[in-house]
Formats: sequence, structure tokens, C-alpha cells
Amino acid sequence: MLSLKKYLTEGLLQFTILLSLIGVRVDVDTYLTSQLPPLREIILGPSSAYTQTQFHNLRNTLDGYGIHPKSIDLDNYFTARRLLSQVRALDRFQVPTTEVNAWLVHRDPEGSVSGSQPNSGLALESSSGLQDVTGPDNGVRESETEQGFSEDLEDLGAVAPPVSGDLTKEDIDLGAGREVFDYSHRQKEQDVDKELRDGGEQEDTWAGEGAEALARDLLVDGETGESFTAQFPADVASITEAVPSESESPALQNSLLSPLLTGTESPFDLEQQWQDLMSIMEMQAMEVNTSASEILYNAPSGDPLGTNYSLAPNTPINQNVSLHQASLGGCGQDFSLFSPEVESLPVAGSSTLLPLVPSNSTSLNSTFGSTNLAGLFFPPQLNGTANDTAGPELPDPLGGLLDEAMLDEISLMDLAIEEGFNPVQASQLEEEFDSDSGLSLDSSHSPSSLSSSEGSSSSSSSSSSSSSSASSSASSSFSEEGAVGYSSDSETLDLEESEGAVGYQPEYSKFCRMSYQDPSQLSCLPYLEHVGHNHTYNMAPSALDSADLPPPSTLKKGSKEKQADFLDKQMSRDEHRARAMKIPFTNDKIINLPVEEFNQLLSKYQLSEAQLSLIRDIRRRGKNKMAAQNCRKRKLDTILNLERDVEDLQRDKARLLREKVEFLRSLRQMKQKVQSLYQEVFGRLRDENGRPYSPSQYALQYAGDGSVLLIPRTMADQQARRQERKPKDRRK
DNA sequence: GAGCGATGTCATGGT
DNA sequence: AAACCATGACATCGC
Repeated sequence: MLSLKKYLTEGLLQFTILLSLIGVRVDVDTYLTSQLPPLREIILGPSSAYTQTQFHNLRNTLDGYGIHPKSIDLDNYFTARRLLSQVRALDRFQVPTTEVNAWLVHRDPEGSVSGSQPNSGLALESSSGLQDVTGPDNGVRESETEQGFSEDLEDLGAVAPPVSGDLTKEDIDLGAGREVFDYSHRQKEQDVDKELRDGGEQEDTWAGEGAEALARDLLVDGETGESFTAQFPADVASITEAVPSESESPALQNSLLSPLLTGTESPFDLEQQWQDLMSIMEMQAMEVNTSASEILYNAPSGDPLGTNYSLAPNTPINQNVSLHQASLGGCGQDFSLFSPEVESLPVAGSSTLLPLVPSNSTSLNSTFGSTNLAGLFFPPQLNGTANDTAGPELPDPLGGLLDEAMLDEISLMDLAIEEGFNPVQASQLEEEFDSDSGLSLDSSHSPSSLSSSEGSSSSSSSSSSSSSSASSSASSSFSEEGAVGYSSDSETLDLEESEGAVGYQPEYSKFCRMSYQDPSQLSCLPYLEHVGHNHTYNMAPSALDSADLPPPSTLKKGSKEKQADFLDKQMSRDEHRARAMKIPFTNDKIINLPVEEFNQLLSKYQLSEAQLSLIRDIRRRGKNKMAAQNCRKRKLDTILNLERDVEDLQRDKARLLREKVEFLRSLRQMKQKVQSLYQEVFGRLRDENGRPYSPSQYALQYAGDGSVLLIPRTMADQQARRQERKPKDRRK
């Protein structure tokens, strides 16, 4: 590395952007203050970020020092400002750990590094000669982030997969077809199968087309992990590897979501997701090395977005389309630029590299800085100019994840359909300001349930009242359950009632009616213990005869007698039996008295064997009745709790799904930014002759100390292979 | 009259 | 062992 650094000291004003992605839960301030003091100085430095050495006068400085402000090239100056703005724009991607650092490095005039020296590299040191190009504006981050995501959410549901024609900005932003996210669209879609198939094809093709780049990108990301964001890996990691060559597929997004989790809540198993991703990438890397190059290379013809930088000489470019799309995609560029395979392809004049020549700013901006990124997310076939000559689609190792993601979406949609959950409405609510998607879902879902719950509550109250009209003891059943009441359940039920969270009117009414009588209350009106049931089985015939058959003459008496008859009908079987047997105390006492008191009570009276038997039966049945009521109540509570748990889980699932989409989109956008900045930097690198470096021969690479090196492609490839091998060996 | 929910009761097993 | 509780199964009632 030291030798490489020597080469670096040569001359040319260099500009390197270090973009840190994927920082999960890494505080920016901490990162700046403790981990990388040089970066902090650079980032937080004054307006020196705009100080730039001229690109074309590279030999008049030593190690980047002593650059006079007057020597600033205006072109570079504005370029730096633009890059700075882009860097700041990164804040909106809700990845607080992300930092973009552009360092200016001067190359020693004596150096003679060129493409003819494959074993040598140009080290872009981050040491003292670096110029501050970034000016983090943390104060604006939060709001911008929020706003950005609100917009993203809107985009999420608004983007339709362009089967043909020009792509829109939303297409670029989302990357994935709308059918994946737009639930309402799916609900209304008549030909669901066809659409799903189309969407699957799109994404499959897309994933396959960029499989190689994805594999590299993800693999490197997974390997470097957090270190990639703030502290560069100890061992040099090729920036070519680190920079994604294209956006990831939805399936990939699933796997990449977790690293972007920056909020306080991290519902996903980050470790597991990364492991899955790594395993996938391993398989993918095996395939893409051989086929991705061709596919990526052919993509421009099929993809109007035009990976212009990597265009093969024989690949026609629709300039109009490219320019048009350039105006659409602000941050896009050819991701294939980062693909070693692509870059190694014959470029129209390796020494010219028109797109990267700063003087050709129009070309640069139109072809790289603003290249439409739709091609990153949609297969060429979907862009209307599919290249039939493109090789067969890469096998999609991410198909499994893709399918899983789609299934998740679909299942969510199904849930929404089944339960009246309106994803669109929830999404709208979510877009406003409620970050708690669960609440948003609730708001979309609960009104009906709440109202029904309230109605249930009122109806249950009325039901209870009506019951109490027939049985006054029932009115107190909620508050008091008697000696053996199931108090814990009662509390649970009260809680549910107060919350009104569960709109299960039938069950609720059922429950309310199930609330059993309070024996203590019954003791006051023992004859009103039961309403209408007259279970006469297992009844002793004698008791039935004596107790249950009032004389017919009693039916034709006065109002008192009628009332007595009514009360008589309200008596339970055991009440009748007790009265028939002339039991000298109430059934309530028989049932609820403790054993000792009960025995004492029995001992006070001279009772016949039949009476004692009846009393014991009454006590047994009474207790069992309450036990049965408790049992039923408990069973019902269990069911209600399970249903509530299911609802909660469904809400959580929907919320997690939305978060996943958001994080994936954020990750995708960050990668796009990285690609763009990478190309910006790389395109402005010049050798001692003022010629741009060929991307097929050189690549930017992160160093362990935070610096960025310009090393030959061969070295980068070797290191990349080593990087790929490590996890495999580890896994073995 | 059948179906169904609510309730009571019994038998049984556990505490 | 007695008392109590929990619960499945069944019966009965009322709608």
C-alpha cells in the first residue's frame, strides 16, 4: 500500500467521494467525533470544500498543498458545488450514518502512473492534502428525511411498471412495479394472474440483468457491513465492488432492508437478513461473472435508459431517449460502469472516454449525471426497446426472496381484503405524518371496529339490562362475580370493553350474556336466580312432582298471585326443590358458604336424609354451574384474545412491510447516489497527461484507513475475489 | 320442526 | 380423603 501511495502523490488533482452506506444505528456525530477525525475535519470543515485544484494543471502542486484559491478551476468549482449538493441531498435518505466525502488529492509530478503499469495503483490519500468538499448540514437532515419519505411513499403507490413507452421519474424512484405495492390496484385488477406474471417477469428480468452487479454490490456490502459506512475496512475493498452496479431487485431489497434500519425500532432480524443475503450473493456471484457482462453490456440497446458509459461501440444509442431520460433521473447513471466486466469492455478510445471528460460537460451530465435509472429497475423488455440480442436472462438467485416478498405483499393484500383493511387509505394516512404505521392502520381499520365495538358495548349493555329486567341479578354480573368468580378475566374483559379495540359484537354480546349471576345478589332474590331454563333431567321424580307442579288454580289468582307465579317461574329447579323439601335456608347459602360454615349451618337443623341429599346436590350443582360459567367465560376470553392477537400481528405485519419498502427504497436511492458520485469522481480523474483513466483499467477502491485508492482493475478484481472467497471459506 | 345459542348438569380428572 | 375446581359432553330451553 505504501508503494501505491507513492504513486498517488503524483500530480493530478483528484477528487474522491467516500460514501458510507448502510450504517445501522450509527450516530453521525459519534462517527464524526470519535471514529474518523479526519473525516470529521473534512466534513465539518469550513468552505474549504469548494477549494479545488485544477484538473488540468496537475503538476504545479505538491501533494495537493499550496493550492491557491485563484487557481481554482471554475468548472471544477461548480462541479464541487454540485457534488456537495448531492452529498447533502443524501441526507434525505434516512440513513443518518451516510457520509459522502470528496477528497482532493494531488499527485506527485514525478510519478509516472499509467495504465501501462497494471501492478501499480494511484492512491488517493486522505491525508493532509485533502480538501473539504462536503459541508454537512445536519440541521436540515431530519426534516428532509421526513419529507423525502413522504414523497417516497407517494411514489410507492403511484408507480406503474411501464410496459412500454418512456419511463417516469416515479418509475425510477420506485424501481419496482406498482403491482408489487399498490394494493388497491391489485384488488381492482381483473387479470391478476397476468399482472402478477408480468410483474414477476419484469422483476425477474431485472434481477437477472443486474444479477452480477447486485451480487457484487451486496456481497461487498454484506462483507463490509457497518465498517463500510464509517470506518473503511482494514483490508482494501474495491470501491468498484462496493458501488452497486445497478439497483437491486425487490427480492434483493428484502435482504438489504435491514442494514438501512436507522429508526429506533428495528423489527427485522438484521443478522438473519444479512446471512440470507450473503448466501444468495455467493450463489449469484458464481453466475454473474460469466453472463452478467454480456447482459449488462447489451442492456443499453434494450434499455433506453442507456448505460451510456459502458456502451459497446456497436451498441446503438437512442440519444433522444437518453437525453430525455437524463432529464428525468437526476441522480441516475449507468450502474454498469461499476461492473468490472462492463468496464473492461472495449470503450471507444480508452484514452478519450468522452463521457468522463469534464470539458464535455453536456455529455457527462446527460449520460451519467442524469441518466435515467429506470433501466436499473426494469428489464429492457419492459422499456419498450428490449434488445432481442441480449443473452438469456440470468438465473435469478433472488427469485426466492422475490417470491417471498411478493407473497408478503399479496398476503397482506389478502388480509386487507378479508378484513376490510384498506391499504390505500392506510398508506394515505401514513403519508401524512403518522410515522407509526400501526396506528395508521388502526385508524383505517378501527373506525368500523370501534364503532361496532361501541355499538357492541351499548348493545351489550342493553342486552345486559334486558337480561336484568328479567333477572335483576344479571345486571351486576359484570362487576361482581361472586366468591368463585373469574376475576382476572373480568378485568381483561373490562379492559377490552374500555378499549373498544375488538369489534366482535356477536362474541361480545355473547360474553355479556354469559356473565354469570352474582351469588351474593342472588341471595337477595333467590327466586330470581334463573330466568327460564328448566333443566329437569336428573331430577328426582318425587321432587319434580312436589316442587315443579304448582296447582293449576294458582294461575287464576290476583295480581299478587300472578306475580308470585311469575317469580315462581323464575325459580330454578333447585330452588323449587329446596322449597318443596322445605329447606330452611337459601340456596345461595347452600352454594356459597364455606364448608365449615355450611356444615355448621347443617348442624343447626334437624334435616332428613332426603333434605341433606338435596342440599348437597344443590351445593354441588350450584358450584358446578358457576364453574361452568367461569370455564365458558375463560374460553371465550381466550378466543377473543387470540383474535386480538391476530389483529395485532396483522397490523404489525403490515407495518413491517411498509417499513421494509421504505428502507429498500432508501437503500436503492443511496446506491444510486453512490454510483453517480463514483462516476463523477472517476470521470474527473486525469493522469499526468490530462487524460481520463479508463474504467476498464482502473477502479476506485476504499482503503482501510479511510482513503481511496485508484488502483488497476486487475488488482481490484483480485481483491474482490479474495473478498468473495472469505465468507465462503468461513462458512465452510 | 330443525337449527342454534345459552345455560345447566353430570362425569371426570386435577389440585 | 374431602372439597373444590376445570372442562368435555350432554340435555334442555328459548328463539
